[in-house]
Amino acid sequence: MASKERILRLKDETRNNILAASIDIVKEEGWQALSMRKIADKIEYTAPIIYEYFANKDAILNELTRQGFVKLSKLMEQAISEHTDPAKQLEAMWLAYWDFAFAEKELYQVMYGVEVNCCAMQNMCPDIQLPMNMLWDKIEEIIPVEKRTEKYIDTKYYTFWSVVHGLISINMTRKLTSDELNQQVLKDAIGGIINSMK
Amino acid sequence: MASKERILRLKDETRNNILAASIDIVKEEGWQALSMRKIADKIEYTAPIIYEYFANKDAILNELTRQGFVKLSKLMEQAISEHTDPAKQLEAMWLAYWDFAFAEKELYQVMYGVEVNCCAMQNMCPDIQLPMNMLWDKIEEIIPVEKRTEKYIDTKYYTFWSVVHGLISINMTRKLTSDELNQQVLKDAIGGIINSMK
DNA sequence: ACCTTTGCTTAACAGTGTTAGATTATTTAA
DNA sequence: TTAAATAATCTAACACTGTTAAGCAAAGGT
Repeated sequence: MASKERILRLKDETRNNILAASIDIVKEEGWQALSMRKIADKIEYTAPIIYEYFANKDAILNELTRQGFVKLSKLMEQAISEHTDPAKQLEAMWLAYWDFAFAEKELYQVMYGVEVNCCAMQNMCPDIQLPMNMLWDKIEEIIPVEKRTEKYIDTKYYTFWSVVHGLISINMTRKLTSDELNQQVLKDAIGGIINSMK
Repeated sequence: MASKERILRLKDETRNNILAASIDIVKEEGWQALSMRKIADKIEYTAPIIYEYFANKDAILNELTRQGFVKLSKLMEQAISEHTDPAKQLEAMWLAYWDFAFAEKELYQVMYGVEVNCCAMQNMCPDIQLPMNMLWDKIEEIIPVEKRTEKYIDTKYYTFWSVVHGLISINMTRKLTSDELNQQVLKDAIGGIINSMK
């Protein structure tokens, strides 16, 4: 009778081992290098037994994704508990979100579909910096001379870029926002930042 | 003599064919399905000849990325030319950026490392919506009752999320922003949006 | 006519996710 | 204790992947 439970506990343990081995590999070599056989090696089994615990490789990623969201929500609860003012709470929640993204970088990547492929971006041809330079210059042009420091321009530049790119990626990975809502967010944000510069 | 040029023109043509076949495949089946053999099939060659034109698969992606940035910068130049007021120009540039992202979705994905893997996100367990629901609720709490419509909450919610997630992905894909600049952008943006709600 | 270069293909290697079949070990029943 | 049944695990294979080496066949130059 009790041996049944022990066996179930063992099964649960190897299931966890599979997940732990997976993030280990990803932390060492990146998502691209994660393979069923490498996972099997790490848990000292052969590849096919993984399919007794997960339907396929995607199911492993899905479970890691799920655990990531659970972790994140716990960190947010903690952030709430450390303040009483709702505005402060909200700020702390977003900062917790930010910290989580870098503390659990690999989880964040799979949760929100952030690739890190383009490694040779820096030393590539200057074409790839063209659009961003154009934006930077135009922002510089708008900012009144008395405020026009490099740091200030950088701040505005990244604020613009973040909100636009963020909204785009959210739209591309999940498809739930309506067109009008997108336009609302976009115009509001852009207009808001432009006004804040004057 | 002239035949040399014809041959060079032909080589250039197949090079372009490789790139065109690649985006064709990606548009039909997604980045994940792009393979050297499929490209070869489409241009009616065998896989190894692709290596006469590109060092490897990554080189193809890099070239598509480069072309994407060139395309984007041209659209931005056009956006500039359609206005005279610098603020209007900047707004038009960001809107061009936005339009480009969806008109050339596949290019944008490879340019900025946006994955679309997580297909079964919607019908997955509710855990993945937990953190976002917490944020939504807290935002609702802060907004004064007279403004508190669902549309308004949604707008603020997505503005927050966009700017934070956008800044995170920018940091993860290119690593050039400093910590202080990140904190500056983050605190400014969050504070700004919170103030705009009151 | 021969030699060299070019264009292209076939074959192969090592790796990937995944499945079927065989093998071994463990539990259950008589 | 032995026999049957069940569970746990592995080997082998399939159809792919990116990439490279060897070979063939046609074209160009001398």
